[in-house]
Amino acid sequence: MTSANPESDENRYDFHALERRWQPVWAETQPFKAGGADDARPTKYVLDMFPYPSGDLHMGHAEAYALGDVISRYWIQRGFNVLHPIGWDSFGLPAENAAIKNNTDPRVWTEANIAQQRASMERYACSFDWDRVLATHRPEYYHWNQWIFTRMYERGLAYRKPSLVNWCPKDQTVLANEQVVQGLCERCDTPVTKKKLTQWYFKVTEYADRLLDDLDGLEGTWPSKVIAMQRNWINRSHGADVVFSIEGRDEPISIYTTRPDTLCGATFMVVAADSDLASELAADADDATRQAFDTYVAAVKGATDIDRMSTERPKTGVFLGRYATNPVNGERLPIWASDYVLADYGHGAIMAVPAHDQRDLDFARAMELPVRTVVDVKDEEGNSLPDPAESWIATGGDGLVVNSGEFDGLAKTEAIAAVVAKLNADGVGSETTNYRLRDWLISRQRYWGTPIPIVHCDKCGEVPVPDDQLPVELPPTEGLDLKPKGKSPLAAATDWVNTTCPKCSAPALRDTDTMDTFVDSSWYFLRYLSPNKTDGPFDPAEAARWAPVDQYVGGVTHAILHLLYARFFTKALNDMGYVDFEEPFLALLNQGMVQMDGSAMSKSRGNIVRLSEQLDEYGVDAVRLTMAFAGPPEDDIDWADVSPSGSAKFLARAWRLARDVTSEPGTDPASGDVSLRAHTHKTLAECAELVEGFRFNVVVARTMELVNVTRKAIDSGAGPADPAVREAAEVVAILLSMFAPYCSEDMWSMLGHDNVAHAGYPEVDPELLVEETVTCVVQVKGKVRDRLEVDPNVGEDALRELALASDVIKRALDGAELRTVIVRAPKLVNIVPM
RNA sequence: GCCCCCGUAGCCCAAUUGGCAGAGGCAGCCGACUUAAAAUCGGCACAGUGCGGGUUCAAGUCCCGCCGGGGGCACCA
Repeated sequence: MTSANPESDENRYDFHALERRWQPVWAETQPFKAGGADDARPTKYVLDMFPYPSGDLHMGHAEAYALGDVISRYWIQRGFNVLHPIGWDSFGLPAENAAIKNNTDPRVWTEANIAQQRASMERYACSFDWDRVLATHRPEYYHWNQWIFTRMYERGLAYRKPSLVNWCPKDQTVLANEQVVQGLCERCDTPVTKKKLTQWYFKVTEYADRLLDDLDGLEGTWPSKVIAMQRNWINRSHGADVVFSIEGRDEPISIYTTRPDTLCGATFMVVAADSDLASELAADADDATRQAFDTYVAAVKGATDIDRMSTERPKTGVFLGRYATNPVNGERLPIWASDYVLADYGHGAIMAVPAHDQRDLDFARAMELPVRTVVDVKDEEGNSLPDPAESWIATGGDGLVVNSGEFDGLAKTEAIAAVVAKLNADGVGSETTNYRLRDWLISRQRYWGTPIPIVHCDKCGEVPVPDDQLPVELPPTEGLDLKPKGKSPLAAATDWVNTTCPKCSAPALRDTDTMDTFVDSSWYFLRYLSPNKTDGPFDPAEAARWAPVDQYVGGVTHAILHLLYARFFTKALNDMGYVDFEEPFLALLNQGMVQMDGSAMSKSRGNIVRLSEQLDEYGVDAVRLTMAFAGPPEDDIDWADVSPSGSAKFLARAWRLARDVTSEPGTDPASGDVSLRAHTHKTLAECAELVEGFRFNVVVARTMELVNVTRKAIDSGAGPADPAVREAAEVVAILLSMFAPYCSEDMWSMLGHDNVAHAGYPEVDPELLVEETVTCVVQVKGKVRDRLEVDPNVGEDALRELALASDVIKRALDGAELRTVIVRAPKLVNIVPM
C-alpha cells in the first residue's frame, strides 16, 4: 500500500515530519486571512486576548490559543468569514525593567520578543490573520490612544485632579485601585502607600449605571462569575444625602446614608481623617484637639493599606471638638475624625447610627458614645433582638421605627420614603445613588507607555496637542535615566519636554506622564479591523462589518480591569458616534489556568513545565489536543493529571485511518456501511452542538469514539474499501482540524484533498440519525427489570401493553395490582404496583 | 463577615437537563502478534455520585441542612 504523502514514513505517524511538512505550506498559503468586503459569507469575529511579549510562549498561552483556535476553526468550517487576529500588548513595565537592567532600549527588547513569540505561534499553528498584527508600543498604534484621549478630554471624560493616590514605593509609580490587590502592588507585592499627586483620570463613574445595567444583556453569554465580579466592583447603592449644619461653620456638611430611616438614631458624626474636611474642622478647634488630630492623621497616612484592611482592627479616632445638628430632630452631634470612614466615598463623612451599623457600634463602644435603637428588629420567633447598647451587636435587619417621633411605627421602606420626603421638603437632603467604582487613574510616571498628548502653557493652561500634530512620539532613551524615581523619566528629556503652546505659540511644557497600559487594550479589538489606517483609529465601515467581537477568549484574571475599561471605551466611543454598538464583547469564554502538581507554576515552586519541551516530545497537535481534552475549558488543568502521550497515541490511531482507506476520493458514501455511516453522522451532529457550547473535551471524546468504531470497521467489518470508511475518516480529519491541524492536514492529504481548514463542515444526513429500534427500559418501582427493543415511534398505549406482556415483568409483579404505569415513549416504562 | 462555583471509578472527566450511573482517556491487569521488546490489536476490572434529610412513579440532576475544596468582595456608610 502506498501513501499519498511522500515525505513521511508511510506506516508511521511522525509528528515531527508532519510539522516540517505543513508549516512552510501554511506560511505560504496564509489560510486564515479574513475575507474582504466582497466576501459574501457571514462574518464572525473571534478574538483571543493579546499577549504581553514576554519572550517564548508558555503553557498558559498554549491553552488559551488552543481553545481560541477551536472556535475560530469551527466557524470557518461552518462557512463563516472569520476574523481571528493577534497582536501584542507591548507597553509596560517588564520591557522597561529589562531596559534598565541591561541598559538597552525597550524597543529592541520588545521587538525581539515579539519576533520570537510570533515564530512560536506559527509553529503552534494558530489560525491567525497575520496581515493584521499590531503592537501597542508602535507609534502607529499609540497615535490613536492619544487621539482617543483627546476626544475624551474634549468631552470632559479625561481630566486632572489632585488626590491621594495609591503609590507603589518599589515601582515608584501610581497604581489604579484595580492594581492594588490586598493592599499590595499587583505587580511586585510591595505594600502600597498613599501619596498626594495631581493625576490624569478617565471619568468611568459617569458610565457606572450603564456599565452595571448593560451587564444584564451579557447574561448567558458571559460567565456568570465575571458578571458578578463586575457588579460587585461597581457596587451601586441607593440612599440619601443628608445635610447637617455645623456649629461655627457657614457651610453645612452632607453625608451619604443608605438608611435614612435610622436618621434619628444618629448619635455622632464621623469624617474621614485624611480628608480636607477633617483638617479644616480641626484647624478651627482648640490647640489640644488640633494637636491630637495632627498626630492621628500622621499615623493614618503612614499606615499602609495592609494595616488599614486588617480585620478585627480596633476603631480609632479623634474628637474634633465640633458639633453638627441633626436636620430632623435638631439634636447636637459631636463630630469625630476616624480612618474607618473613607475620604473618597460619598462625602467623606457619615452620620453614625451605632445601634444599626456594626462599624459605628464598634466605634461608639471604643469612644464611649451613646447608642440609641430606632428600629425594633425581631428574630424569627417575633421577639425583639437584644439592645445593641448591651449586646454590642448592631441590628441591621428590617423592623418598625421607634424613638423617632413622627416616623414611629413605620416599616423600613415607608420610613425611608417618609424621611426622604421630609428632607426634600425642608431642603436638607434628597435621594442619591453612590458607587464603589472610582474614576480610572490613567497617568503613570514611567517611560514605556503612551505620552499624554497635553501641553502645559503658562497662559493657556492645559492644551491638547492638535490632531494633526499627533502622535506625540516617545523621545529616544539615550541620555534618559529610566530608573523609577517618582517622576516621569520623560521630564529629563529636555528637548522633548520643551515645546511651544499649540494655541499661543509661547514656550510651554509637555505633560511628562504616560498612560496606563489598560488604555492600550481598551480598544485594540477595533484597531484590528483596519490596522494600517493612517487617518483614524479604525475604519467605521470595517467596524460596521465586523464589530462587536462575537467571541472573546481569555483568562479570568482580566475579569474586572480590562473588561470594564474596554466596555467603558466602547460606550464612550458610541456616545461620540464612532461605533454603533455599546458592548464590545458579545460572548466571553474564560479558560482556566495550567497548573502542575496542584498549584500554579512558578519558579519558586520549581514546578514549571516548559512548553517547548512538551512540543518537542509530543508534538504541537498532541499538546493542543491535550489542552482541549483535559476538561471543561474554564476549569484549571493540572498537567500532572493529563496525558500528552495519550493524545499523541490517539492522533497516530486517527492518522492510520486515513492511511488505510483504499477507496478513491469522491466515492459516494451512500452505498457504504449503514451503521458506520449512522455513527459518523451522529457524531457530526453532536459535535457541532458541543463546540458551540464550548464542550471541547466531549468533542474530543466523541471523535475518539468515531475513530474506534472506524478502526473496527476497517479491521473486522466493512473493510478499508467501504465508502463509509472513507466518509468516517474524512469526518475525523475535519473534526480534528479544530484541535490537531498538522495531523488532520496530513490525513486530508492522504485522503486526496487539500486545505482541511476550509473543507467545510459536512452536511448531516437526517435520515441516518433516525434509529431503527430503541431500547426501552422497563422499570418496576423505579428499578430496571427488563429491556425491550421497540420502534422509535411506538405509541404510549402500545408500549404499555408490550411492557406488561413481558415475562420478566409479569414475574416481578407477581400478580400485584397496579397503582400507576408511567410511559415515556419510546425509552421508558415505569410500573408501580400498589 | 457577605456573595458565587464545585464534590461521579485510583486519576482526568461524560451522563440527552428529572428517566438504564459510564461515553472518552490516563494509570492497572490479561491475552494476541514478536526470538524478545517497542509499537499495534483484542479484552478485563473498578464507583452507586461528599454526608444527612425532603419532593417525585423515578434524583448525580430539584429543595433544605451540614462537611470538604476553590474563587470574588471586604470598614463603600
